[in-house]
Amino acid sequence: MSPRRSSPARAAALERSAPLFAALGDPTRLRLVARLGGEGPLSIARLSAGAGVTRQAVTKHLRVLADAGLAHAARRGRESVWQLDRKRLEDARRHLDLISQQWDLALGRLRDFVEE
Amino acid sequence: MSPRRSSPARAAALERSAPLFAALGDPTRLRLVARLGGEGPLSIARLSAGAGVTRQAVTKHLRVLADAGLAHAARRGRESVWQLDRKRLEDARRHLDLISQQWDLALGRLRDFVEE
DNA sequence: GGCTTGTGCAACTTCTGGGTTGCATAATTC
DNA sequence: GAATTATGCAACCCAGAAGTTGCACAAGCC
Repeated sequence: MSPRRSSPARAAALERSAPLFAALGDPTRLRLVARLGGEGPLSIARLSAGAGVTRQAVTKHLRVLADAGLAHAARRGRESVWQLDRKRLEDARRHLDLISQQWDLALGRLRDFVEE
Repeated sequence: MSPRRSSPARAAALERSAPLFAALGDPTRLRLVARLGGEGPLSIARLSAGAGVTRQAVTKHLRVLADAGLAHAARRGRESVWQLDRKRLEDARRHLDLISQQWDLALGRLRDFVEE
């Protein structure tokens, strides 16, 4: 095995995280994430109260977040309580880190090349 | 002023970062970002070679990245060379950090409440 | 000057995402 | 058991995103 993973492998891993960023890329959804992050687990009804959209819209958004692995629900009586999955959030963060790091390296190589 | 910024201010700041995540939320675009991150500044022609789509499609995507503040171009002769803007990448990362942190706090409060 | 290469602009198609309304149904509460 | 509350499901609308093709044009190369 190579100490530096080959680009294709990394590229594939990165591309797979696109849905994750897409899930975070909607204002309404980001607001839901922020509320879940700030207030803890909440039911759909309570989440809908604050949002400026219909309950069904909220439900759809939650579904998207769930598909991206960012949140999940637990049925409690007649209500379904949603909460965040921190792990995926950190995954996303790590991806951004990776790009930033590579970017530094690339600029370094570029500078070396120019100065040569 | 309050030591802990009020939620509305934070919420607004977070919501403003939605376009940023949206820009990263497309596989083709994420691939462009990865390539720019890994190989350094590249012209549209070179970027189009690797991508599985038309040059015009690539141009559009680059435009989106630029609008999100994630990249910018510099004209060099007849070609326009694109490169990443690391600052915005870190902004995005910081937002994710913030949510994660709040989430920890929220879970802590919840635990305290239950154990009480 | 003539050919090739690298971009920009514009019109057009297609498909998906965000949102809604309407109706059905399971849990609670009184 | 009747009224209320919390959700799920399905059909539908509409705007915008992703991609394409076609044409014009500037910059380099011979």
